[in-house]
Amino acid sequence: VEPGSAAWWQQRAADADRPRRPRADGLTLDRILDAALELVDEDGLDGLTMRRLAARLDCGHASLYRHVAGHDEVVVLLVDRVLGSIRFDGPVTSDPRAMAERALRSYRAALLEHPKLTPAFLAGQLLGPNALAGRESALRLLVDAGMPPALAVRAYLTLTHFVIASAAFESSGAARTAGERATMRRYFSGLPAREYPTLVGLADELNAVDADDEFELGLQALLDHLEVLARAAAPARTPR
Amino acid sequence: VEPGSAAWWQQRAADADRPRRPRADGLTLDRILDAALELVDEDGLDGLTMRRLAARLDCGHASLYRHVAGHDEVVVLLVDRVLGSIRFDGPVTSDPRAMAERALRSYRAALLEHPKLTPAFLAGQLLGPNALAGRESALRLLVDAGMPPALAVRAYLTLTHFVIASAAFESSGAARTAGERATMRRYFSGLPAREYPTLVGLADELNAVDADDEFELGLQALLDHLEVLARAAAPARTPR
DNA sequence: ACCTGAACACCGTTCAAGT
DNA sequence: ACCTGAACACCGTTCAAGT
Repeated sequence: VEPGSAAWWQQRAADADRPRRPRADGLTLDRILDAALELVDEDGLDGLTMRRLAARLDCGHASLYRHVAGHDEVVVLLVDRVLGSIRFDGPVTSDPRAMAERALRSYRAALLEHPKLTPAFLAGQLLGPNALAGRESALRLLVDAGMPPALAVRAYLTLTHFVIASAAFESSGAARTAGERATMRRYFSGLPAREYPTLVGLADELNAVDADDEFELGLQALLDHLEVLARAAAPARTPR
Repeated sequence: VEPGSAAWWQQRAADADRPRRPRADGLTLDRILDAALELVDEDGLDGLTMRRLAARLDCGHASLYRHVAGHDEVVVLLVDRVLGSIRFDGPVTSDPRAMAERALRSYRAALLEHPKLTPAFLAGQLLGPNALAGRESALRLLVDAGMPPALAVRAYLTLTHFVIASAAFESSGAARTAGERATMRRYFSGLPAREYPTLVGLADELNAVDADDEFELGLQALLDHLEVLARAAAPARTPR
């Protein structure tokens, strides 16, 4: 069974019900994941290695397999751990759009705290307990706001996919430092002008895009569109 | 220099101007990339290995390094090769939105022809010759349609990022076969109903979403929003 | 001058040998 | 019963030895 798949999570939940064997050493799944997240933050997903992880925890690398099935499982668990770190700030309001915006920005902030982990959010469906808790409350919000179930599901998936993708592009592609931006500008303005007249002319604009701006543009576009669809689906809704 | 970076492509373009040394063996960069793409299509990006690639080409794996700097370079070149395979179908019209839709659907189709390569499109900026050619013509289309340069750049990036992300989610996450969908439905409807009442209730809807539907929803949302922004930026535009 | 086998420094995972 | 060192089967990359 593939780590992260529905069948895998199901089996894992069943195993959790069985009594845990005590561990003699100080090694814990929590400690392993802490160290793994540090490793990813510092050196990226490629830097997350069972052997380097063991070195950081001062144990033989084979010992990790007592607590974890393998490398892929560590990544899957890291993803759900970060999903569990999402903290919704601000008060509960009766405006569903404002609450959705806040929730999605919290989601985005949690992802950007561990930028090098973002590719892992795209590798498979998110089916861990924290992912499910988020799905549950988000869908509840949308359904309670009067959205037909099918549209609520489409809205949830579209919006969360957008948040993840936006963070992934931002953290793995964007030129962030001033030096990187200067290199990029030089690259575009140095292209053969006969072949790429537009790119040469737009060299400045091509490096002036702000990731937050792009996120907000897409977010508002999707929310506007979904609101229109929601109104069309449930036109006769009286305000309370 | 990191393969795929601006500096790397720049240096590569300079090297191409220098006279090429003849190769005694039948090995070509083209043949290498053909085999590499086959390998990715069959076994995914993890299956693309310098050693397996060499085996497929009947040569020692060290010989590949005569034609290619390393593994990462192969992936970068594959991405630009797929970008070069985009074929725009249909006639040239004077309706910029219709042309944009056609171009973006062609982009999507090209990506979905090699679904297992899609994660590589998110790993860095796309700066190869075919990527630049697409950027050039897309930005030309938008600017010619009357978009202010800064907005044209934002529109281009937002739309292409959306196409890539959508394909990445579709090819690496979605349950595509009937069996997979059935497993997912069982997973959601089998969850503890006290904890996840909404997910259990929506188990059917959660597995009824179609990837093409989700793509069209997002595409129309973004195009609508960008059209509004474009009209606001250039209100006094007379039809010819 | 060109090509590449052998070597080096890694990696994930397993399992028999240790405690 | 639990833990883990050693072993196995890989991997990317380099370079000296071959032609």
